[in-house]
Amino acid sequence: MVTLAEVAQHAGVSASTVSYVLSGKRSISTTTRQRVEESIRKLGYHPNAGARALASSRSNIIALMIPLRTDMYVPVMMEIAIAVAAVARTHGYDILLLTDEEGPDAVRRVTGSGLADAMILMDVELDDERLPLLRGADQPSVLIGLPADTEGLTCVDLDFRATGALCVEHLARLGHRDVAVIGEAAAVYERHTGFAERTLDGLRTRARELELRLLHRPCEGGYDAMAATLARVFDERPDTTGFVVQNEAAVEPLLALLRQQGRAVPEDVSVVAVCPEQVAIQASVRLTSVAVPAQEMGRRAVEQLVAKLDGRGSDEVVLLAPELTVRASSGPAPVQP
Amino acid sequence: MVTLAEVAQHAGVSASTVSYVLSGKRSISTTTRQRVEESIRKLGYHPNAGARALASSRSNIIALMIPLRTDMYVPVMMEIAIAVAAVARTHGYDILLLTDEEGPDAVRRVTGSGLADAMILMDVELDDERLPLLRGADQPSVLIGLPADTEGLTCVDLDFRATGALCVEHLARLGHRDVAVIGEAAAVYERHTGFAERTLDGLRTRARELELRLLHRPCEGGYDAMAATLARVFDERPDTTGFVVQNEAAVEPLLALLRQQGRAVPEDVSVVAVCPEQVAIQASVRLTSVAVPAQEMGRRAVEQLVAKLDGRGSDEVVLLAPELTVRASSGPAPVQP
DNA sequence: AGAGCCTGTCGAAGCGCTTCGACTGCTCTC
DNA sequence: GAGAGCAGTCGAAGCGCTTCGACAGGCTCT
Repeated sequence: MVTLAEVAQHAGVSASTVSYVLSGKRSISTTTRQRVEESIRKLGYHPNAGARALASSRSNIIALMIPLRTDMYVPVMMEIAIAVAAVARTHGYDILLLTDEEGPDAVRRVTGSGLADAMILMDVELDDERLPLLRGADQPSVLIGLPADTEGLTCVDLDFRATGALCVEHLARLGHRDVAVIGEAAAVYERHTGFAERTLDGLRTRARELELRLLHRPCEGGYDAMAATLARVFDERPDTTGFVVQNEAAVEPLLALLRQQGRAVPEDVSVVAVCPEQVAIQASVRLTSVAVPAQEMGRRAVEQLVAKLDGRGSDEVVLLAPELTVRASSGPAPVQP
Repeated sequence: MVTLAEVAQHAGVSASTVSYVLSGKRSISTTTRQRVEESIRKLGYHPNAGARALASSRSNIIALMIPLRTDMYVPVMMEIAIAVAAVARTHGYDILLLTDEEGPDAVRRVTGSGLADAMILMDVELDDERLPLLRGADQPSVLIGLPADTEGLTCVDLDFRATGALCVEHLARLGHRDVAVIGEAAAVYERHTGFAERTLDGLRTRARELELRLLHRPCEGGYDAMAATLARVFDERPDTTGFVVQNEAAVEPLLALLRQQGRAVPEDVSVVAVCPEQVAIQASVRLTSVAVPAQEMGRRAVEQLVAKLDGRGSDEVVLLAPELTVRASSGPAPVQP
């Protein structure tokens, strides 16, 4: 291992000078800087992370806490995580991957040990038990997701309420009067994960305003569950012509079942999905959808955090505006007989 | 921040004693140990990670390098990553998440800076440019995936050659003579990602031995691509009754298209998939499949690495034996007219 | 022309921990 | 009953870096 001292000796300067070249915290003459940089390159010097962290009480690491559960909206999580890692690097930070297995203890451990300078939490529940710790911590943090009480917290999320409203508006404009919402699995609502409830709220509020009838059904993924759910929907509301789906695992089954039942999309029935772009595009019918902007969410989360670490920025809730892309799965409602 | 010294003072012992209580590297009397542990708890002490790393030249961090590309086999990657993180914690390690965006530089940076004690690399290509660095490094590493030359490396992977063979054997036993292989996107083969080629090799070798006709077609995911591929397959080999699919994004399109063409699964055509369990179970027909044991791979990778870090263990290639689960998508070949 | 100010550099003091050697009382052993 | 051996504890020396204060030399003022 090459050390600072060796670089200094090689360049004929003192250790502190090398340090200042590296950090830029004091002005250094061009000739000295070049000589030092040359030595660094020649010797293949990399500053020791531990020593740096100890001396500066900055680890340049951001902890990212992702849900252990691998059953749900996995691609979104993955996309966020990768975006976070990539963007963090451009700001000079590395990412420490934490699962929520340890629960709140992980927060204590990481803040307590100075392992990371800050945290990003994903999959935040409305009344998450980690929140009090974050509020009390001296380290900045950002949530991806929106808890019930955002006081003293910084959050980044898609505006799911607006997302719901947007879906309803689209279907209403096309003339649909009876709309069914195929939601996430019941477990997701029970955990009080904010996004599912907020979408529903947006859907309901706007439906009321536009005088649409709305029927909400949670749904596990897969064919069997979807078949059962669909049967109940048409049983209860035979005139349903519009669907809003917020459940990646239900999208394809829904399309297949509709087809199988002789209901053409979009001639007889319109489908609007809330899902990542890729799912919407790769489906058997190109789906009209509101995209979940995973990368954007990851990016914004990191940027908020870096701003805080730099002493800029403040607690703030960033809600990304949803965008609805019209594709092949939605069209004018059929004229009712 | 509470420090070791404060704990020592609170417990009425020297700092080194506290350190030894923590590390267990020297024997400590029960009464002293208890007093120290009590103080630690009361003060809420967490050892400073940086200081620890500096003094011991051990960070207790394992770097995990995952592919940036989010277009491919994402759930598998995610599952591995999460398993790695969880298992690493049980051994006292945290995970540093690296994307392959930095390429080989990331390896240099991490080894050079002592940020991590070891690395796990995913998505290894047959002739990966990071390999020479790993061979030369003084840090242990484990690959998930199998490069062409495994000399001096530790690798963990599913035995994809055996996987291919297993699929062919299953179809042969059922009496199928003409089998089509729907592979990953052409780009995957071009990158020379080992697993795709090895599966193909296993398929071909065993097919030759069992005198099956095999037709391999790479396929992008999605419906349009699958439709084109399928048309070409039946055009070229009208008697095809067996399919092996190694491409998550092609599974559902294939099933839908077969159905649409009036070919019943498994009565007319059998389908065997190589994919994660969940995909096989959630598909519109429950798929006979060889599971990609993502969690197991992650677990084994960490265990190999920890063994090396502890001075146990050696370079070794761990190939997990594939298991084929018969479900509803495969059955006896129809009698040829 | 001297006070006052930058600019560029250095030395030294830690940051909080691990670990080595040394020391103190013991208990064994022959 | 003297020597060996061991369990239990301590002090001090770093680990490699950042950062503070100091200072030399050159500049701009009045």
